[in-house]
Amino acid sequence: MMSEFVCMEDNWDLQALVRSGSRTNYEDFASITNNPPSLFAPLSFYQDELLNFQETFETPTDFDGLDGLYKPLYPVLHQNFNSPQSNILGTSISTTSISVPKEVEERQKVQKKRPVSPESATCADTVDATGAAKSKRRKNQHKKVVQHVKEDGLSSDMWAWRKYGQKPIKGSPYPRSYYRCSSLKGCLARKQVERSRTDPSIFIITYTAEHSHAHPTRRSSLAGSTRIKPSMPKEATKNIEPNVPAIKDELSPNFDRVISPTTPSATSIEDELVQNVSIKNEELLDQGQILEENESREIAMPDLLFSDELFPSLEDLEWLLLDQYADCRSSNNKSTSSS
DNA sequence: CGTGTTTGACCCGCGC
DNA sequence: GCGCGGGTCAAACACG
Repeated sequence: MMSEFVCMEDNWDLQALVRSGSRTNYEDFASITNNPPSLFAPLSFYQDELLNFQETFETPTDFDGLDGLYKPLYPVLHQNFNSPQSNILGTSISTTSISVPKEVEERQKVQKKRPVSPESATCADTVDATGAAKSKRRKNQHKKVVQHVKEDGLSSDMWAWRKYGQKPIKGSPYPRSYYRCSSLKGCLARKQVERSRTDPSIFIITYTAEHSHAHPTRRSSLAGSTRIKPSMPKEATKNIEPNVPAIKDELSPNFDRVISPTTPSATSIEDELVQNVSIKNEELLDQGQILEENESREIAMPDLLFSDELFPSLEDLEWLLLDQYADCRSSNNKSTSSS
């Protein structure tokens, strides 16, 4: 019993999987056994991968890979992502859609010992007029989407998830972590992450229910903490090598931990977006293509990003990436033609 | 102060 | 009915 938990602690830290924004070296598989990368790869990761395109694809018209690049950005919203064998830059993601149409009789019993508060009522809970929740959360009827993701393909989605539980799974040395969408209060979306017991390099991500909102709207998150990196339990903290230079986490391909208390405050993917838009703006400013009235954009973007109305469309993101992809290709052509 | 993780306890479905 | 296993809750704590 005890050894099992110790084993889990030593093996991996699921929280690191779902945290957004930690900069990790996604090619460093050796360290992943102990340090799985973030499920939310920062945009820089995609940019890095874009840079690899010039080596990966023969022609500029090969956008299949680009398509694969975009897919992880909106896995739930876009059904295309559910197509089997989506390939993300060498990372095979097999997606299985499992419908669970099981009819469950509505339980009328009010929870006795721990009544469910209205705000904590889960996807399968119902709240009556008095505000008392009637739990029927077992045997979830919602559609399940199961993804088998290799460690380098854990950059699955850009939803904000909040961990609400972790359980050891019988027969598996690895625990299963439970996440709920934190983008919007009351969102029904759930997510389970566990490492495959047969192939530890594979992570099984199970999405349950659907988001009740169009896209991450994280105003509430922004309003408060900017904390991105996970908190570290005291026990785990003990094992962290002290005074590890922050840059080690950023650059070294063989750093000991992907996420550690010494990791600099990582930026969220949204922050990455903001940064990149800002960088883009600076470039355009250099070219005299942006008027002064747009200078406030950098400050305004965070709000815009998470606005229901003004969240940058996927097309915008697409253009951003396409832009950079085009830049990569053009620079590559120049270098190849000159050499 | 708001948001996040951790973790023990609780709840519930299911098989025996 | 009972026990097991999985899913969830919520208090405590961490963090910025």
